[in-house]
Amino acid sequence: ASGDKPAIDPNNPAANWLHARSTRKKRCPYTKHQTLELEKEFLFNMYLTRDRRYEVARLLNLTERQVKIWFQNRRMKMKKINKDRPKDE
Amino acid sequence: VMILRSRFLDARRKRRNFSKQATEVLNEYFYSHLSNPYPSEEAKEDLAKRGGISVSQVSNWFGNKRIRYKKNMGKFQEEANIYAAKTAVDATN
DNA sequence: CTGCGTCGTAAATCATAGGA
DNA sequence: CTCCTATGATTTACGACGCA
Repeated sequence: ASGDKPAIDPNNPAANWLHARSTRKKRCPYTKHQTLELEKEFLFNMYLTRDRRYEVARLLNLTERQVKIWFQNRRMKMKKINKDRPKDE
Repeated sequence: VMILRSRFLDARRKRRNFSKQATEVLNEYFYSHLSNPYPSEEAKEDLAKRGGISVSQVSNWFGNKRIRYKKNMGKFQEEANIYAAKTAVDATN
């Protein structure tokens, strides 16, 4: 019975862990200028309209997808900060 | 004010290494769940409490541990054996 | 079905702690 | 003190899933 379990390879327990697909774009740190402008835009509004996303992407030489994801990550960062430091001020 | 705040947040990078107790608790979980080292939110809260650190720190630790272990399993072999022996003893008791 | 939202994560990188 | 590596935290980029 029970040949149903995956039978973890003891030499490679990490084989079944989550892993990024090989097609994923390598992380590319943004320049200070890009980050500063993105932060300014975030200060203006935490959610992008389609037009603003296009504008920001064009000005910073990023793709609209990168800008969209940057805002998603930035919102998660803000949430984390508020969670770790509920009372600040 | 915003500048002061951002400087304060950057200060989070002036961290302390975790206590022996915290490291012990985290490694115990990691090596006893090697086939799936992804603690649930509840498990993270328990580990955080027992290690005297935050849930975010537990998440950071597992993220770093999984990648670094996978990247160089040989380097962690000795550590793995130590904790495997520990949990074996615990199971006996 | 599209498309953007959150959540949890991989992987790379940053910045400092700590030891030889 | 000066390297150098270990370690905790942060930054990009997605996959999975939710909602309208």
